[in-house]
Amino acid sequence: MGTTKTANFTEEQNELATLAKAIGHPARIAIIQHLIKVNSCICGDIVNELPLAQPTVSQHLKELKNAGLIKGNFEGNAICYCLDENGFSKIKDFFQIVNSYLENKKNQCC
Amino acid sequence: MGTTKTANFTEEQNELATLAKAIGHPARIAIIQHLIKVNSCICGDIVNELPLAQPTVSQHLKELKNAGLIKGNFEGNAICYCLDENGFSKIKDFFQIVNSYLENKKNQCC
DNA sequence: TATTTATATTGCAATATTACGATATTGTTT
DNA sequence: AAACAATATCGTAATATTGCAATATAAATA
Repeated sequence: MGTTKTANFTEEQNELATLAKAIGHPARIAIIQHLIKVNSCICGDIVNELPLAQPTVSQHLKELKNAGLIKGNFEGNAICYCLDENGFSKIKDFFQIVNSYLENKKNQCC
Repeated sequence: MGTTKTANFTEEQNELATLAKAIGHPARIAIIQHLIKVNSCICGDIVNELPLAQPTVSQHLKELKNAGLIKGNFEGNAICYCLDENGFSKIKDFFQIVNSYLENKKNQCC
């Protein structure tokens, strides 16, 4: 079908999946890495940095914004985008649980 | 197009994106959570646990396995699946960089 | 060896994602 | 106000993903 059966999963599962999915594209990884690297944020900058056309970059920025992974506000006639701790803090907890499980797990069957 | 332009991104960016994408589905989040919860792993168990048909679960397991997030080997006539630290350790570093950036960032423009 | 049990694969329909050209919008500058 | 610059939206083509019924495979057991 192509349609994820979100209704049959918990809200937490859907939320985590949405966040991970939003991160799951090389262009969006590159955007996140670039925002960290330059420690500031003007969109035109990002368009020049990525090997994609401006509308495509704009679309990726929108997806990151919808997921709560970046936020942006007008700064003159450019837009200032930067990382949004909201989204990242939600997924952070999930990975902490996974990692502490993997560190402590001794009785592995595999 | 629907085709990600992987050739134009770094190997690291593509690898991180692949991992995040594999995690980015509620069924696959549920599988990971379940493996942690029961601290062991038989696939039939997972099929019963998820609101999806057996072939669909099998497909999701395959995707997690391809990404290096779970591993499985035969255990009698069932298969023993469990978390694979390989995949998780790769994405762990990425989130650590993001989180330490977000914690230290003071001069925010947003 | 026939049957059962557990899991994988195939094939396909429905929907989602990616990418970009063309165009619209919004704010700035002259 | 007109022109410009930066970004968003629309429309659309190509491809990917999701889900499942049907079927195949592989190991265990009767």
